Amino acid sequence: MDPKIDTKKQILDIAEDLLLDRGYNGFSYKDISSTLNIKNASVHYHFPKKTDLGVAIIQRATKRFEKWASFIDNQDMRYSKKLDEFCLVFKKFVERKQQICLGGALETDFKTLPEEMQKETRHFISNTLQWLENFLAEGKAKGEFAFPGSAKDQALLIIASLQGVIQIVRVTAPSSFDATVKQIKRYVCA
Amino acid sequence: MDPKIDTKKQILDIAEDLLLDRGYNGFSYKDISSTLNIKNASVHYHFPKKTDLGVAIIQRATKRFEKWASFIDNQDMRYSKKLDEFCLVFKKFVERKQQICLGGALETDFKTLPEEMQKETRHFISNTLQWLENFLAEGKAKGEFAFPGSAKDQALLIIASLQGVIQIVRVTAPSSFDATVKQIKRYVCA
DNA sequence: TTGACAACCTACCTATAGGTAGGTAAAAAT
DNA sequence: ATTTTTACCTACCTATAGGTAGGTTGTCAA
Repeated sequence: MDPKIDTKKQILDIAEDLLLDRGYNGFSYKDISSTLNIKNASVHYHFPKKTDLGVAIIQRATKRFEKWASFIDNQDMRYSKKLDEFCLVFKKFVERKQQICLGGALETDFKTLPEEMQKETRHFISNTLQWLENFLAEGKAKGEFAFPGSAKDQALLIIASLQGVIQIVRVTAPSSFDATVKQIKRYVCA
Repeated sequence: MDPKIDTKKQILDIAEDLLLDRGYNGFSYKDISSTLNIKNASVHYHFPKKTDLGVAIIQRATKRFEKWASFIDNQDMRYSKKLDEFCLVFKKFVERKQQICLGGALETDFKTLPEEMQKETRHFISNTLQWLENFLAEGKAKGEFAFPGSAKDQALLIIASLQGVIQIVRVTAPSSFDATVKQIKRYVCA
């Protein structure tokens, strides 16, 4: 068809979209192929097994977050503003048809996931948690944050609440998200 | 077989267990029937459609929570201790083979759920949120709690973080749960 | 003692999921 | 110019999910 369409990337995009929308067990190769107007076998050509597709989604997201993190790390910006940026990553899921975050989707389906996907999931989560922990510790050291307890515990609380509220939004209202961010910031910012 | 075994209740128990373990799209009638050593059609006898089963699980959980709440409301106990009890409800999921909470499981699969289940889910969640909001407001009025912002926002933050951390525990460690509860209590208790 | 009903059963059925084998047409490499 | 490779395709396949029709058996009430 069209000369330079990267089908593989499009498959990944659609699959990721479906994953965040319906969970790993809530979509099929057919959902992908019909959206792209190609055949089921073509999807299998790019990603032989669903596991391959799942692993690719997580690995891409891991890289994307690393890029995002190193960009933010190098910005000259108040820590409070950077925290806003972090929350914005989650808010974008809400805005984009009330999706949930990748971590939450994968953890919920965790016990049904193939081992390779479980491994990538652990990596993705610990990566994110570690970044936030370091970030919070730095902010506290510089006097811009003033939370009690360890940076590790605080990172956990923040990610857990963002991940949780993004899911709750589906049954309440999108405004719940902002309410939770507001509440988090009250506790964290000096 | 045995004279007074309530098969219907056993089906509900197993289905709820599977739901919290693998999500609504992660289990089938076969998982239930094989566990109980009965035939697939027998499960359909008690719950004609999977939707009926799903609705029954949520309705039972809603009643269970209402019973729990009215019991706690009538206890002569410090608010801080009552909050512990609330967190304990969630902790039990972690202890019982790292399951997630019903709300989280349903919200994650929300877009794939039949409308009747979506309705029951909304009811279940708003019920829980409302109770916690009232409870927090009372505790604050009595001077036992001292959080900033509205009781509503605080209720949301607490439920979101418990729901979130219960999921995160699957890829980190059960101790994450206690760390988050500790952090929450630091913020809420006077 | 009979008939109604409850709680199972056997024996199907259709749709979908995930996946494979092998063919084709165009583009890129040799 | 011809071979290889890439990116698709058609045409299957097996297993499972969810569900239905209708039969059997045991219990209980009239």
